[in-house]
This record gives sequence, C-alpha cells and structure tokens, in this order.
Amino acid sequence: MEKAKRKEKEFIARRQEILDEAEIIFAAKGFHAATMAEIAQGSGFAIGTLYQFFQGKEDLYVSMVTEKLQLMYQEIRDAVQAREGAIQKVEALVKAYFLFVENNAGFCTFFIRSDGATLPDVSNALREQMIEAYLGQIQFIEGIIEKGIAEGIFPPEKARDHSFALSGIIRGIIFDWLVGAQQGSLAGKTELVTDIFLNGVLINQKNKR
Amino acid sequence: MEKAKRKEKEFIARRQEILDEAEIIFAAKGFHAATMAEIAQGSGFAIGTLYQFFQGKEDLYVSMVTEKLQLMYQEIRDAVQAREGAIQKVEALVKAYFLFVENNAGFCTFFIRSDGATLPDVSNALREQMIEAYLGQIQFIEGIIEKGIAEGIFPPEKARDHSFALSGIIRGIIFDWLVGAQQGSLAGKTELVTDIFLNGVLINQKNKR
DNA sequence: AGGCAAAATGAACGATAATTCATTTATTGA
DNA sequence: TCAATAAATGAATTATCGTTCATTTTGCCT
Repeated sequence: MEKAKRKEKEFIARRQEILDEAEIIFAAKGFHAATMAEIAQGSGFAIGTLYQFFQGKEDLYVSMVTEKLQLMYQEIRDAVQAREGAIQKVEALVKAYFLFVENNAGFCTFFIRSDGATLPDVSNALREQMIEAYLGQIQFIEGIIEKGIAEGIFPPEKARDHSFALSGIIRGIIFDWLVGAQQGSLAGKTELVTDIFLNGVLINQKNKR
Repeated sequence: MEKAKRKEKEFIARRQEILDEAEIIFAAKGFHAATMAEIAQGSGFAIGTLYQFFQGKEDLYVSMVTEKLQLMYQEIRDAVQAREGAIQKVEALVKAYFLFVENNAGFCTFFIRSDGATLPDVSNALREQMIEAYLGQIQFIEGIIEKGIAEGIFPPEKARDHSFALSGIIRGIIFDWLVGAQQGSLAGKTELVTDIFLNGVLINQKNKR
C-alpha cells in the first residue's frame, strides 16, 4: 500500500495546484471571463488534464469556492472554541474573520463582497450551498450569543437578529478594507467592531432613548 | 413640438418595459444565463428591437442596475432629508432602506446580497461604478454621523467606520429577510437596528469593559 | 390615397470557449 | 529491457448566443 498512498498524495498536490491557479484567475476575472485554457496554462498542465481532476469548469469553480470557504469557517470555529466567555468568543470571532481576510485578500475581494450568497450565475447548486454555509455560520454566531444570554449579559429572544447584525458589521468593515487601499491592519479593528456591537455608538448612557 | 414630445414619451415607456422585463430575467438567472431572446420575448419585442434602445446586452444590464440603484439611493436621501436630528435621520435611513427592499425584493435578492459592489463578471466599468455608488452612500451616512458628532452624541473620528458598521447591520438584517421567508415586516425591524447601532447589545452599562 | 421616413423584425452569421478523444508520453512491474 | 497500464496532451468538434442587417411593417404628412 506504499505506492497507492504516494499516488494519492501526488494527486492531491496536483489538484491543489490547479485550485490555487483557479483561485487567482477566477478572482481576477470572474467565472465566465476566466477560461480553462488560462487556468491550464497558469498551472502548467494541458487543458485536457484539468478534466482528469474536475468534471468541468463549473465543478472546478465550485470546488475552489467551497473548499476555501470551508477553510475559513474552520479557522473561525477553532479560534472561537479556544476562548471561554461569550465576550471573549465574540472578540475571537471578529479577529479570526479579519485575519483570514488579510491572508486571503484576493479570494475575499471577489467573494466576501458577495455576502456569502449570490453569484446568481454559475450554478444554482452553488448558490444554495453558499447560502446554506453562510446560514450555518450565522447559527454558529447564534450559539455564541446564546451563551451570552445564559451568562445574563445579552438580552434573550434576539439572538438571530443580533447574529446577522454582528456578521453585518464585520462584513461592512471588511468591505471598507478590501475596497480601500487594504492598508493598515484589519485585525487592528477588532476592538472597534466588538465595541460597536456590544456598546453601540452613543457616547454615554444619558442619550439612551 | 407636440409630436416630438409624444414620441419621446413613448420611447421612454417602451424602454422602461424592456428594463422591467430585463430586471425579472436578470434577477432570476443572472447576467450570463439570461438571453436577449428571453428578454425580447418577455417584453413583447423582437430581438432586434432591443438594439434600438440599448447598445447591447451589457448596456441593457448596466442601465437596469444603475437606474434602479439610483432610485433606491434617491428614496433614501429624500427620507433622511425630511428629518431633523441625527438620531431621527438614522432611523429614517434604516426605514427607507427596508421599505425599498420590501417593495423591490426581486431586484434586491440578486443585488443587495452582493454588497453593492462586485458582480465580478459582466463589466469592470459597472463594478467600479457600483462600488463608487456604494461609497457615495457611505459618505452620505458619514454626513449623518458627523451631524451627530456636532450634536455631541457620537464620538469624533470614527464616522467612517461607524458608517460601514451601520450599513453592515442594515444589510445583515436585509439578508436575513430576503433569504428567509420574506415574511413579517422588514420595516418593523427599524427600531431593532437603530437600537443595536446606538446602544449595542449589552443589557446594561455595568457590563461595559 | 400614396409616398416617404422611422421603427420593428428575426433569420443568418460569426466568434467564443467548453469539452472530447485519438494520440503521445510517462510509469510500473516482471 | 520491455510490455502493459496509466496519465497527459491539445487540436478538432460542437453548442451557444450576441449581434447584424436586409426586409417588412407602421406611422405620418401632403
């Protein structure tokens, strides 16, 4: 079984090379404008070879997006799980999001902007899958917030709305960073975001309505 | 000049019919999967006729998106301008956003989800234009917040971040509504959103860090 | 009415790029 | 070394629309 294992490893490695190139091309030009010829050229394989690894262009695209997304969600989950209290978990969530975006700006520039959902073209299956993945992430955030409710620091019955709100703030700040010069540390805005989410923007309590 | 005016009016009306059908088709299938034949069929014109009104498919798409967007931003501007204080303006902003989405769910389902920006395919010109339009909207929100700073209720130097945060919360809640059953009133969530933005989610001040 | 201009029509064209597959090249085991 | 098997190749095929434009229809004015 020594040989089969090495074969398998090589297969995975080549597949990943193709995926990496696909990410660059798709991110730069979008699904339709990107061609299989470019991706083949860029990854150093012949066009036909791509079809040994993926059923077609759509499969390649879907694989690239879903595998990258899964990576992101995994990183975030891990970071959050490593912390204890609800507030610490919120902080970890925001920071993990920001770090992933900083390290994957190319991918995120064309993807995060699309709210984890649409890409109305390409494939309905992918759209559904991405919406589902995003809603899964929302549920994960809900879990954090429900922990906060149990701790008595968050109000009950609003976990879902608050999850979308937090996710929205994070995405808003990410968008700013991606579209702007991508300069300065995005992770450095972690405290800003958690502050807005936890305390709002009013200067002091007397303004509370 | 009587005749020319009527001609002009008819031209605009026909053009709008095409745009309305284009909105439906593009929203349902995205730019590439939609065909000129479908749009012609749906709007009751021949394929060639579409080219009397638009230079081509891309022009039709860009026109549809930008004109609809402009409408949305106009509605929001008007609603905000009608109110006085910064907090009232924030409320008006959120509510106007929500009302537009409720009345244009089809358009928003495929567009708002994409964060006012990307659509990486189609045309670079459109992407730039849409990012610019979104940033214009952000600047408009910044204006509101700066008014709040002048009123002494918002902290200085964070207007831009807070604008993105508010926009993000709004989009987050909209996303929930669009992807969910689109049931219940979205406008009814206005207070929830302004509350989160102004006061955060912590139950009371003693939890402030 | 009847002729002129503007608008509408949709079949045919052309360009693009995904996919296929017959052929070539590399790898393996005896 | 040399079959035999697996993998890689890329030219040729094929399908799909966007666009064009010669023709028809409509509307307008005298």
